[in-house]
Amino acid sequence: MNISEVAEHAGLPAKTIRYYEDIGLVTPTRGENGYRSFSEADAHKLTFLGRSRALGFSIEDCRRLLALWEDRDRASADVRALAQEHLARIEAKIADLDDMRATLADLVHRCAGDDRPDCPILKGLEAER
Amino acid sequence: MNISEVAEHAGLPAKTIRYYEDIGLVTPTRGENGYRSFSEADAHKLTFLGRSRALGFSIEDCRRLLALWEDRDRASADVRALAQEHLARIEAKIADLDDMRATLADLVHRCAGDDRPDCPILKGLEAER
DNA sequence: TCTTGACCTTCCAGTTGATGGAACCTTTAT
DNA sequence: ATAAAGGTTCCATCAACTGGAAGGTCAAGA
Repeated sequence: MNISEVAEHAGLPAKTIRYYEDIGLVTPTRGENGYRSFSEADAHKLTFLGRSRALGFSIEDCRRLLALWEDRDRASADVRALAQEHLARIEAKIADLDDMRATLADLVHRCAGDDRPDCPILKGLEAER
Repeated sequence: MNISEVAEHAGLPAKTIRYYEDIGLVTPTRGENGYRSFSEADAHKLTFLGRSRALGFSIEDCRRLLALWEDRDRASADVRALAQEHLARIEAKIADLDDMRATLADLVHRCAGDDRPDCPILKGLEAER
């Protein structure tokens, strides 16, 4: 399989796949012409990576997940621990964003949004409320 | 005011303040010794920047907010529009993260997390569910 | 056969918003 | 005199790509 085919298959840009090879996540063979040649297993792996990334796992997490995925003797506890940690990070991020959202929504709500210069948003940014 | 004093005042690391000068957000004067010298206005500006960044505004947004803040003839509508857009971006991001959270929480919930290799998380990452 | 266009390759730079560190200068206190 | 605590510049690094230039390869059509 050439790169654009596997890209289509895995739902990732070719450029990203080259990058993943660069950082050692996949290791396609090369044809005589120098083109990368992807196996079914490579395609499967890239799909796995794509999904993992879509769930917000970092590249390093993906590397670990991949290693676990390919280890037939893994303990599901190890996978779960990784996922749980990531889940906690996501929840923390959501909490942060929700604080921002609340503050911002309040400021926006209180701003008349007309042609006058008076603006509660700017005032809110100026000082602790 | 030297940099560490203004840093304390604004709640920003000195390094960040130097960076903000680099990208033209603040322009402190210089003393004879080459040290940066910050005015009260600079300190105020940096506090404003700190708060804006804490609410998730990008540096470019901050630049615009700062311009509006310093323009006595601004229309609050312009500020509001900026904030509203940012709010929308935050809400979109929260929605994305919440999707991840839900999927991830489900997978984690379904994984036994013991010493056996069978793992719904890895299965979930493998293919569309 | 020639050419056109679609692929493929590598390599370098840029993105965002800082942050870490090295090497060096200035001020302040002992 | 010296040492600690500040200040300075500059360069590199982080994540995870993405864009673009310059050029090689391949398949199809005139």
